Amino acid sequence: MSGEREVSERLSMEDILIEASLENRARAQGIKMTAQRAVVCSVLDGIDDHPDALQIHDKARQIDPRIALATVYRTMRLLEDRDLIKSHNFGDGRSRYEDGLKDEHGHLINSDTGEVIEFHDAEFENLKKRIAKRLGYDVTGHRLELYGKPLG
Amino acid sequence: MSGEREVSERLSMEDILIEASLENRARAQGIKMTAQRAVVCSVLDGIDDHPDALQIHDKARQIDPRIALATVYRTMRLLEDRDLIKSHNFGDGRSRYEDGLKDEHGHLINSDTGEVIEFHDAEFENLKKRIAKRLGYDVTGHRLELYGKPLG
DNA sequence: ATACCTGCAAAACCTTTGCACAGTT
DNA sequence: AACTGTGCAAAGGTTTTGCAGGTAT
Repeated sequence: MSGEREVSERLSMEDILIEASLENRARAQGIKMTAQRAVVCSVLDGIDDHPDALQIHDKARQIDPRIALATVYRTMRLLEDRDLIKSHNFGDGRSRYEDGLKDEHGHLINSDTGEVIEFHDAEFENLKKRIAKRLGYDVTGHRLELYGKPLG
Repeated sequence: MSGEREVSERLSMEDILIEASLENRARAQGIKMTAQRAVVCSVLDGIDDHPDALQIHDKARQIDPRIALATVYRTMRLLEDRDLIKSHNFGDGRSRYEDGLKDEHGHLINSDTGEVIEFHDAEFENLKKRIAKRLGYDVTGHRLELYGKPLG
């Protein structure tokens, strides 16, 4: 999704992890990196999208045809438990996954086509904290989807 | 959920429909009201919650034991197509339903307990329109979930 | 050797559908 | 009679799991 960036000695460990591949971030979290998991991670790194398990499996099999769908699901659960990816439900039956280190953002779904557009909004980031506080809570995350149709 | 309110002749047709039971609103939409559908509607009217299909089916069978789960699903789809109810996905596999005439609102989910708290926020209603417009869209709906933990 | 991971197939789970029958107009 | 709605059971789609074999430490 983003080009490689030279790692200078000025970067903190945290910076390095944020810039690192999903595979390396998973390693940094202590996840044992098997060949299959590395393939799944590389597939996720190569997609700037919201793929479902089947799409991930298909791409993974292009790299290593022996990977089982069950392994994809098991890996997704592992990564999600460590907050390395997030899973979404956009209304159809299946789960769709995306990188968990992206800034928190919203999704605008085109009701006509199903196309998903990501957006970020600072005002909303602020607002959600105020809403939660009003209700006596501390926000740990959000899920914001707008459904709409293209203007005239 | 709310007590009965006397219907004065000053209320418009729209007011009456908003105050009416789900069953009557469905009738007003031209849906043929069978015994089973009436039972399902009454169950939905009696719950101020976000039940899934199985919970609705259970309550419905307490009133009429012959109602099939398939009928519940078929009725939910019918009501959803007419925008009389809305369906949500809170992360587990199943769909959960709620009255569609409630003001659009958000859900705050307690990450510890799974408890769902509804909230309404005028500022957000405003903000979502501006966000969509910025992206070239007209909002037709939204889904807003905040996840959080109770304050200290 | 021990512990964990994987593939495969079967199971589990939620939801939809085919079909024959019942209910209504 | 035509039409629609229903119950039941079967099928569908997605995700999980049991188990036997594989891999790594």
